[in-house]
Amino acid sequence: MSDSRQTAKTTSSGRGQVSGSGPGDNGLDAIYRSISEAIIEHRLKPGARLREDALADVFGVSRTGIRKVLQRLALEQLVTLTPRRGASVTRPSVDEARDVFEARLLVECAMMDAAAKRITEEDIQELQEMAKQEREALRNREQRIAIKLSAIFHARLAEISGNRTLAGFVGQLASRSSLILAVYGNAGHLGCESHDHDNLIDFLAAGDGAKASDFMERHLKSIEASLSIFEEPEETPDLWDIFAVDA
Amino acid sequence: MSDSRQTAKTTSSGRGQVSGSGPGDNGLDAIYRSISEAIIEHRLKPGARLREDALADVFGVSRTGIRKVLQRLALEQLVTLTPRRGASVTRPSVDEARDVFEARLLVECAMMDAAAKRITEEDIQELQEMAKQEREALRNREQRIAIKLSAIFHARLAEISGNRTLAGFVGQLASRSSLILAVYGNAGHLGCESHDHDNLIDFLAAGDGAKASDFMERHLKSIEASLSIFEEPEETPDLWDIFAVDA
DNA sequence: TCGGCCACCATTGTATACGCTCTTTGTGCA
DNA sequence: TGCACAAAGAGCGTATACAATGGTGGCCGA
Repeated sequence: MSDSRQTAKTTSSGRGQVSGSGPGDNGLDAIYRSISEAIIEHRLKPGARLREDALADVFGVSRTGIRKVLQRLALEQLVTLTPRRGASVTRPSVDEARDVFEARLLVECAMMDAAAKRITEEDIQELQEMAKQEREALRNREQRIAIKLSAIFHARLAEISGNRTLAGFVGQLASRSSLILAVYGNAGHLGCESHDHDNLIDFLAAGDGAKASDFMERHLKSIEASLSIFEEPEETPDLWDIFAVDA
Repeated sequence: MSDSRQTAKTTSSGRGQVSGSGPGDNGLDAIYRSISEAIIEHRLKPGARLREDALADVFGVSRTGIRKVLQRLALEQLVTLTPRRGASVTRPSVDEARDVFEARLLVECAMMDAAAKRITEEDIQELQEMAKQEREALRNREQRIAIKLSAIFHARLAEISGNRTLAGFVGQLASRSSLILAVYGNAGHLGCESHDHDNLIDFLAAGDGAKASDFMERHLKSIEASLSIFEEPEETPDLWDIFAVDA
């Protein structure tokens, strides 16, 4: 209605550009990454509603494409699709949070052995570069960037092990972990300590999968332990949130 | 496939074919399950093309709904969506097959411990009933049904462990395994031996997670070993299939 | 004043129409 | 006879239009 023309061509705010009629779902993929990144970086917080019209307007496409992206995000559990209510950023439940970290503990630790065997010099350098960026982001108080980089780091680590199926699964778990951090994390205490990732790289570079696995276990457990996972009263949650938020 | 055309569009604008007012994706979910089941049962074989128009006609909905279902199936790796070529049942690659079984080995074995602790009397009876049905299907030479039941069995087993995230993952892996069986399996040698599942239930009923895990490991490895995993020439597969088809 | 009811509106669900790309087939030339 | 190019056809990608449903706000009655 209000979209006179597709003004998303040269928007200054958004960086993911959709060049009008992109062949295939190329343009849609950019939108997907854009929204996904926004969720992982906590620019879109759990519970935030995602109206199709608004997104269509922002990205300069019709609702059809937005629906496609939203469904993909819903299948990855990043957004929740309520039948006649629309889409919103998923607010992970306590059980969900526990399940995700349990799954990460199981899968990521077990993958360290293969990763230690298959890791190459290039991989090591790439991971070190990522860890460095993450440290810098932390130093600059850019927690959003740091969280995103941490998720990418874990996903990349999983890729090195050589199993694409498991790597994709870990990637999803890492993304969901970011949501869990947004809900149950304490401000000022980020999930991953940057030194942890550096240590992890060292163990892998030394080819010691067992130590890497042990360290990964402690790493993930420390993240989970830093969370405040408890059921909130849920009676009048919105009111409490409203008065407690604004941080 | 022989009994196609069950309800061929009673009316062009008919709205009663999806059991009345299907709000949300209720009707779509039925379509999803229908196609998914057909793939898992090998009624739709790997490589089979899934034209949107045809499916829309068969299920009495428009292409919009079919596209939604197809995308979900694509994200679960059951169908492959080629940009301008449409959808087809995924033909798992050799690497994919190895990855899937490696993932199953890792996850399913590790879940046995929790399953042994949490399993209830009702679960045991349900699993036994499923194993029984599977045996009967095998006895009746209904391999399609047996394969489907086997996949459901493994997925149900994963659910018992209490981790929904992992259970969902195992469910996907089991479905993909059915595809792998269709491509690399030897005729006459089904994936899961029915007695294996019975033994598994016994171990779990006895609360012995370690033995169950060991047995699951052997079980999965024997399935994988029974496959003929090697690259096929892939020159003119369709023609060969057509002439090799029963009728 | 509070609770229930009704109407309007906002938003999603579904269908249809149109354009584009890829495939296939037929024909001409080397 | 084999290959290359072109035209026709089929099928998918996207946008738009219509319909249905749930929420919101106001109104009326107790």
